[in-house]
Amino acid sequence: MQPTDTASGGRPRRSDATRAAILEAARERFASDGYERATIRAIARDAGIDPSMVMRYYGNKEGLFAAASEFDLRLPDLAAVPREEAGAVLVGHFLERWEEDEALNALLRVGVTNPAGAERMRAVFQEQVAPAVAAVCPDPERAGARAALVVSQILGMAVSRYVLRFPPAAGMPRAEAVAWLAPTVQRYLTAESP
Amino acid sequence: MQPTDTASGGRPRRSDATRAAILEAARERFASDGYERATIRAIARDAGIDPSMVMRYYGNKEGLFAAASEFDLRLPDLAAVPREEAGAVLVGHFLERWEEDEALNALLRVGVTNPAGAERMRAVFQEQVAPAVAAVCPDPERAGARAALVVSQILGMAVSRYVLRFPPAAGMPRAEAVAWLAPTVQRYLTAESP
DNA sequence: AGAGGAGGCCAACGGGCGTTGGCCTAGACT
DNA sequence: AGTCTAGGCCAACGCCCGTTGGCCTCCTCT
Repeated sequence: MQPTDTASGGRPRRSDATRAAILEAARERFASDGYERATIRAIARDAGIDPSMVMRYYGNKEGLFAAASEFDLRLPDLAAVPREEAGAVLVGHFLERWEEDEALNALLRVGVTNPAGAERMRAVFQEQVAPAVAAVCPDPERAGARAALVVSQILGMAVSRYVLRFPPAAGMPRAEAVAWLAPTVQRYLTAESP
Repeated sequence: MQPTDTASGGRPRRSDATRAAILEAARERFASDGYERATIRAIARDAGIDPSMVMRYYGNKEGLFAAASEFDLRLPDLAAVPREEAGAVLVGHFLERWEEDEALNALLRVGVTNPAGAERMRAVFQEQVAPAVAAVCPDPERAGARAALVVSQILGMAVSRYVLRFPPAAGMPRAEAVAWLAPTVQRYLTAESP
């Protein structure tokens, strides 16, 4: 039996470079093409290896996607920043993260088309975003709704800017986007009522 | 040569019912599956006809999508409503529209995955949303940016609610969503600066 | 009543896909 | 130095896709 999991603790394998190359190529393809059009054959070609290697290391296409879309938003601890800056910090962090990590775009593209992708996005929302938001919102029982509102604004900007590329959104300097979105997110985080 | 265009002025053809059935099935499939996974074979099966009929009437898959995603947002004339209610009216209209017309979901799903879909969304943005926004915004030269901001919030809520189905967003009563989003959109429409 | 064309189905093609299994090779361990 | 196994490639299978061309049938117009 071949070990296929991602070496937690084991000593380095000779194939680690190949595994990494596959993962990198997969992230790029999933990000730019979405799940269905990103073919294993193309990913293997990008990584310079045979398609069957992908199967050997990641089982099947779904397993490859699961591995490629595993990532950490690295959300800041909002309780540690001045309360009135939480919105700006959060928006700035998200946009920066989106521009540096194409896995985010991959997840977004796949989440919209593929049930498994959507499920993973829901998991990220629940495990990473909701807790981060709960740390600053005044009413814990409404933290979920607040997190959803925050995500709706940030996700919408990401879609407009990085996926659909509406000219005014894609061309807007990041600082300007942050300046417009920050008060919105701030309100969703902390306002007593709409 | 067969006429394939959509009967502008010509008298009704015997095949109009079939054409309509194809279009309806296509909208449903594109909306729920996205471009790649919505197969012509499945659409034809839904419509109760042979796949080759789809080709005859719409040329190819891309032509079918173009026909299926042709639609009108029917945006209200924002100049006709009290200035301070423009945000609420716009948000309410969009969410209502989204729930009644699956073509919107189809366009969104396809736009995220498929270049042609993205191009069509940009066209809808430019031809329908931007002018509607320009009617109320104070500075015509920044109307494009304002429209992009408005769309980012509305699109984000649509994605969260109808596509990814984040529980707090999907379960939120429409009135509550409108109440939270309206001030945001109002600000994007009319505020002098962030 | 006859002709012609529109509406429809069937069968097939070529291609790309995910996936499998067998075989070779070279590095690591004893 | 010899063995063994992990790493890699090649070829193929079966499936489903978009698309095509031929053929039949029934409505409609003269």
